[in-house]
Amino acid sequence: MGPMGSTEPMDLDERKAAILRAVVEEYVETAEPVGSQRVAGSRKLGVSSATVRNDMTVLEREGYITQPYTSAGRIPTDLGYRYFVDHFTSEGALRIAQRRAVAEFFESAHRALEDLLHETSQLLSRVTDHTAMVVGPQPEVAQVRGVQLVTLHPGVVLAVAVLSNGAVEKYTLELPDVLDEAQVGAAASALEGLWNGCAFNELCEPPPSGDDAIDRLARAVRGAFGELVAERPMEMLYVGGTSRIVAEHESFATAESATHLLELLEHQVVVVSLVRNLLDQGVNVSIGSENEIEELRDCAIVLAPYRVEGEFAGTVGVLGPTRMDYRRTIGAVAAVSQQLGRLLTRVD
Amino acid sequence: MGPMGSTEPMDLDERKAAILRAVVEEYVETAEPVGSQRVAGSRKLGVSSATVRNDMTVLEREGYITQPYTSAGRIPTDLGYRYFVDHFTSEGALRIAQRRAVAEFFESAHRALEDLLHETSQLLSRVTDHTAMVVGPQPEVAQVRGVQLVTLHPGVVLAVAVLSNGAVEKYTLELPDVLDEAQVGAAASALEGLWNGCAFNELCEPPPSGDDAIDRLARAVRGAFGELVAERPMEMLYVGGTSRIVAEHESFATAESATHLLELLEHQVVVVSLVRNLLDQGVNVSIGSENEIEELRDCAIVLAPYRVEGEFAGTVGVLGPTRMDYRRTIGAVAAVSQQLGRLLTRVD
DNA sequence: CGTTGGCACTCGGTAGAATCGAGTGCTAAC
DNA sequence: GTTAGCACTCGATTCTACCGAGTGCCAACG
Repeated sequence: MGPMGSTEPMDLDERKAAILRAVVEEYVETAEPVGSQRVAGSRKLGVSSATVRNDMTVLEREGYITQPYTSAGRIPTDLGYRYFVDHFTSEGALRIAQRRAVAEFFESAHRALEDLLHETSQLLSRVTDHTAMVVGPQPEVAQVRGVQLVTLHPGVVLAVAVLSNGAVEKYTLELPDVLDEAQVGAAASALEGLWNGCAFNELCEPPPSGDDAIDRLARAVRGAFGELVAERPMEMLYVGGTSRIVAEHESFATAESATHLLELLEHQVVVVSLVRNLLDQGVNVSIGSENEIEELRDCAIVLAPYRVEGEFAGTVGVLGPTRMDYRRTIGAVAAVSQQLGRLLTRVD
Repeated sequence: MGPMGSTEPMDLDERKAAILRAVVEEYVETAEPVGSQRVAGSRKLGVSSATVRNDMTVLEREGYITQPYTSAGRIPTDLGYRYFVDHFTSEGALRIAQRRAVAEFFESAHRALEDLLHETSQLLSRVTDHTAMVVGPQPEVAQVRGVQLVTLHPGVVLAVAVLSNGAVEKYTLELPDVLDEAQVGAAASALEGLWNGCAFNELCEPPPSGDDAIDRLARAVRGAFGELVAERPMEMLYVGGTSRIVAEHESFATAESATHLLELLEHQVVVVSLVRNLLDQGVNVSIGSENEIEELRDCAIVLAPYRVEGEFAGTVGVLGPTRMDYRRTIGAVAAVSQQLGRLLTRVD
């Protein structure tokens, strides 16, 4: 019915862009459909509300904004948010208080990697007022730096592998044989010698040593570590500020959608692969229907990878309603990812 | 106005008890205030609704039930739930499907302790339809069974302690000195010899060895482990099924209360000490206003400790609305705690 | 031709009135 | 002590009227 398609990346003239920007910013702030008067009035574009109305009809026809019902104000569509993100968020804005919170956190941060990432997710959540996600470095790339076997009880041995990235993998083994300290120690040093420097996900088969019990133990250890790699191939995910999801529930359709989101976040595997997919496509912000997952239809995801020693290591990100302050969020995510990378490069 | 107080543990006559029971069970099922007709009708106590009404007035005066507004049906008070729990839940009821789910889970369960506890919380949440909590064994009681030091980079050493309960503690140290492998190894075996068998929370000071760098390292390791104990004195908490909280939100007053609950659950320390306090007082079920924490005013907590080798080890529990099926929940929590203890006794 | 003021129209949101019905308390009869 | 009958209460639901922000359209203007 209208003129031709609305999917090409048509550039808006300056005034329409300004109007779209005003609609987005106003709607993000007030959560109410914004009308032509408010745009014309409180913004410094010197035109009347009638003119704004005319442009708005065009913007609506192009798919950037929509009305929740006939003759109400306009709210941005996902496409509208997309335009906003692509054109008006180049310089990340971050309030001083928040910038300081981030700086302070990384000043004093210190601890085991897991704790650090966990607390980083809480920080990011606090700073953005949204749910935050932190994906840790993938454990597979790490190399073995130490192997230790400890007899917990007779017939029960704990196998521990220390990795080059500071992670520790462990597995409790139940053995058919009861080994003495010397045998366990022999197995441990054999394995350590064999695997030191190897990638944890590609441990080679231990050669026969002559002692059957030791060999069984060694093979059991390799099997256990292999199982760990197989069962937990994914990077660790840390989620902070889940309570924000229900606090933002006003922005979502129903209370059910909040439930579904929480459920989604409990499935680490899904989230991690989602994040990875997005990032692989070079996407940093994914808005509403751009997400393939049904539950995320009203959500936006903002991601930023962090680098350790120049290498891609992991991702920090935020999950919130499409109606979010993108500038602030993008700024915060960028700042945290950068600082986290810096800290890990220093310590790691 | 009425007769004397209602706080003494007055026992109800048989019919009143049956009526109270009916009110609780009906209300838990339908979420609607239950009237005298429904109680008289669908239950097998052969009396008319008028008689039920009379007894209900007494039950209300005694504080077991209340009406949300004048001349509506009755709903249980916290005291009413308490009576129900104390008198009608002796034999834990658990549906076959759920009993089987628990059995299956513990049949095939196997993995690192952390993963096991985490998945146990998810299992318990699935089985009960409520949010589940699992408190792990407290790490302090564990003894050191192995110490390892690994040089990750020059000047950066990872200290690892393997404990008798299968836990592994680690800390990344940045050192002023750059030590070679021999020195690090010497320090490690010195510490291992010194600390083997000691409680992790009471590591003694390493004696001087003659090599200043090694001594600095040893002292740094002790400091780091001490810091770990100090900063993470609590047992680990695993929470599963947080999404249930908002799904149950209908049972709670406002959406805000759900937010507050989620926030509460993010503070491990608070939850762990709450659980510990309750259990110290021998409480297994805490209902509504019995909880001291404001956010839990509409919640009930069902707990069961689990034992490893006969010793108290940790706790599993459930957090849900006061309006929950206590029999089913108590049964499930009991079953899971028992099985978990059994599994850990076997493996650990 | 783009811009503007004017104007009839739309439609969600709110307030008030009417109605419904489950459930109660009370009383009198059994 | 139990029960049937009855007047009454009060949340929930429905309906109506009304308000007002906001639109689309048109005619006038520079």
